[in-house]
Amino acid sequence: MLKIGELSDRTGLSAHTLRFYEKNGLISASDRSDAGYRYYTDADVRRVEFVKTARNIGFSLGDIAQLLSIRVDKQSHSCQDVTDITQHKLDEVNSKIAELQSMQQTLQILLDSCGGGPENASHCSIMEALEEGEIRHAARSGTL
Amino acid sequence: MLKIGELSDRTGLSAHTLRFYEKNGLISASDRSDAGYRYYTDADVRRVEFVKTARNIGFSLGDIAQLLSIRVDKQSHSCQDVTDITQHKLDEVNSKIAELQSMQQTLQILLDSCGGGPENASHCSIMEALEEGEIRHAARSGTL
DNA sequence: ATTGACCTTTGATCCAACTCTAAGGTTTAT
DNA sequence: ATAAACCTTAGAGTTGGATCAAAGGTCAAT
Repeated sequence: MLKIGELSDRTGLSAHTLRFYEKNGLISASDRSDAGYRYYTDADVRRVEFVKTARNIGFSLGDIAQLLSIRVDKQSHSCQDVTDITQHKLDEVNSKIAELQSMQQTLQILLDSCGGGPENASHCSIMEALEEGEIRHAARSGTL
Repeated sequence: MLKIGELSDRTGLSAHTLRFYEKNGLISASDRSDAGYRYYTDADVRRVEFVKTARNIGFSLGDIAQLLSIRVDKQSHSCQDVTDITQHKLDEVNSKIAELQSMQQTLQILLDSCGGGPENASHCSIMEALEEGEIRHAARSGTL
């Protein structure tokens, strides 16, 4: 049985983060000492590693909660339940990429239009473009 | 002279947002009525449009503050000051894209590995991949 | 028995860019 | 004169994923 610090060492997630995940229902300790210390089993470690893997792929904590609920009862869920979550995330990623590529193009066009030399910015074509507002606008929805 | 609601109509930014931008030093009203109502000139409108254009491209409010300080005194700034900001933003966008493309690949591989049929998830290859953790991990730094 | 490393909890803070609320004052049209 | 529509402010709330602080309890080794 591992204490939280040991689990932290094993998984590379801070004790803070482990408690945070517990508060959000992603993980829990199999046991507690009389003093309230969390004790974790190997199964708990595997669950944390699962969370970590999913997080690294880019799943949100909400997605991961869903995946975990499938994990604990695979019999009651179909492959499609899993692919639905995955596909939804892929759609999100793809639309974010599209948005960023639109920004990328705009920025590249601006850069190409201006040499970026040491002359003063009075006639800087980037400033002029911003001033005129005639710029193919990016999608504007998420955060960079 | 426009009141804030009229400026809001002209620009499509809410009065809330305009006050928020003012609080953050991006814009200001050229005048105030005795009662404190904000009054905006055409120059103010142009400044707001500048902010809006820059925002649509994807610049952060901090970036925009810098661009505005160049805008009000173009003589004292070089084209390079402008391209530096733009290039920096492009670098951010590019690294974000790379990160998302890594997620995209991983998700696509997972989807390709699993038909997503109605059979139960006991042997779902996506779940197995998450379980084993042997997944080329995405860059993990920003938010999706 | 004391030191130092560990653990507990609740709740606050951070980031960005808004978005909204509460409680009230002003302007304009009828 | 009164109602509708506007305006003001300070401050709180939103999202997601942590991250930290305060104030204290526990454990292992010396």
